Parts: sequence; structure tokens; C-alpha cells
Amino acid sequence: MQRPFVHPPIETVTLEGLLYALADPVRLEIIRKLGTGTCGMNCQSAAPVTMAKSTQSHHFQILREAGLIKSERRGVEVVNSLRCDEIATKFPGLVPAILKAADVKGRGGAA
Amino acid sequence: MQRPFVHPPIETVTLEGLLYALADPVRLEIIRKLGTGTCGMNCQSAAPVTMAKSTQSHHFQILREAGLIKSERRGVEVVNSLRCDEIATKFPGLVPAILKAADVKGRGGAA
DNA sequence: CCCATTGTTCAAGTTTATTGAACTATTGAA
DNA sequence: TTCAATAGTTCAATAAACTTGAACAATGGG
Repeated sequence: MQRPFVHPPIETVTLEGLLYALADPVRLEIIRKLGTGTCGMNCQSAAPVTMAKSTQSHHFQILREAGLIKSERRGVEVVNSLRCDEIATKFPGLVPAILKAADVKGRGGAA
Repeated sequence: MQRPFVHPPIETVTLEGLLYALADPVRLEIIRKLGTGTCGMNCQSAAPVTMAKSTQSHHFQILREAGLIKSERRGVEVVNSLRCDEIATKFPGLVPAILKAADVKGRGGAA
């Protein structure tokens, strides 16, 4: 909040960084929520309630630095959204494939 | 070597586990090598030469436990191969999408 | 059997993640 | 403006995971 959010330009976004950010169950779930329907979510609604605020903040920072999300201060809260279009420019089909797989996982593999 | 290799059945393979295993640059590179052409590679040829043997062994163990690779003792060496078909059964298009993105990355984004 | 080769296991040091407490920023009300 | 509440961030300390060298195990050739 005190320091402005740093969003890496898409050119500097790396696959390793994306996979690293998505490898954590908590962060994958956040991305799932951001990718499903709603375009913008604040940190509290996107992260698990049982988790410490500092940990939430840390995870959003990693997602942001990986280039996965864009964070904007909207009043007292921070609205986060997926940078799907930009990422698709560099890695076409990557995020959709992972979100699709996450959906399979979430449903236990059945239809 | 002493204990037999443990390969999880495909039903117990999770997306989180796959992403976690692929998030490491070293392991992603290993998977790239295994996925590109050659069907079987031993640990030394698939892992970076600059890396300690124990670290290589550790990375292959993680890839194996994630369900990404199959390891077979062939004489004095261990032959590793990608379990692409099985993974495709549970997560269609996942590994190809990541390998494709890894290829883009390796080439710097240009054609 | 003896030795070289290929990996594994173990213990120790280094790095990274998680958390509570304190702090910053914005909003609304008085 | 001042006070209180809300939403996140930053910091310091603890817990977990990564990396590595040394010792060990297993196979194959002489």
C-alpha cells in the first residue's frame, strides 16, 4: 500500500516464474477464483479466510511479480485481476490449460 | 537404487503436484529434455552437469513422486521417461501446453 | 574378487515460506 | 479535523524445503 504496486512488463514474464507462482495450492486457488467469472477481487475474498493476512499479502505479491495478476488500489481495498490476455500473447493456451486442469482437479476427475 | 522406485498411480496424481514439480527450472529443463524426442534418458544426461549427483537424484525423485516420469533400472543406470499418455488421460493438454510454452521461452519468444 | 560407473541415502548448512505484531492508507462519521 | 474501523503491507522470528559432500548400494567388466 505504501509502495506502489510493481507489475512486470509482459516481456520479462517467464514460464518458470508463472509455474513457480502457480505451483502453490493457495495461489492456484486464487488464480482459479480470479479466472472464473469475476474480473476483479480483493485479497480477502480471493484468499482463504483461515490464512494470516501477511501470508495472503505475500502470495499476492508473488502472483503479481510473476506477472499473473494486476493489482489496483480501489479505495481502502486492492482489486486483483488476471492478466490473461497479456500472458496469452507470450504463452498461448498456457493459463487456460492450467485452469482447465484445475477444474478437473476440483471436480475429482469426473464430469 | 536400493529401494524400488515408487510410481504413483495416475489416479493419485494431482495438478498441484505436477505444477510443483515443474516449477523448478532444473526440473522443467529435465522434462523438456525427456519430452523432446528421446523416450528414455538416464539421470546424468537429463540433469545439468554442474549439479551435484545427490541434487539430481532429489529432483528425479520429486518428478517421479509427482507422477511426471517413470524410472527403470537398466543395468547400472536408470532410464527415465515421461508419462505423457497417462497424464493426458487425467489432464488433457496440460503437459503439451507447458512444453510448448517452455519451447517459446527457450527460443526467446521469437519464431 | 576388484574396481569403475551410476544413483541413492544421510547429515549439515543455506535458502525460502509462514506467521503475529506493528505500521500505513483510505473511508466514514461526528 | 479528529476518531475509529477496514484493508494490506512490512518486519522479525520460527518452521519447512533445497543443495551438497561423503559414504553406501548395485550392476557390469576384467
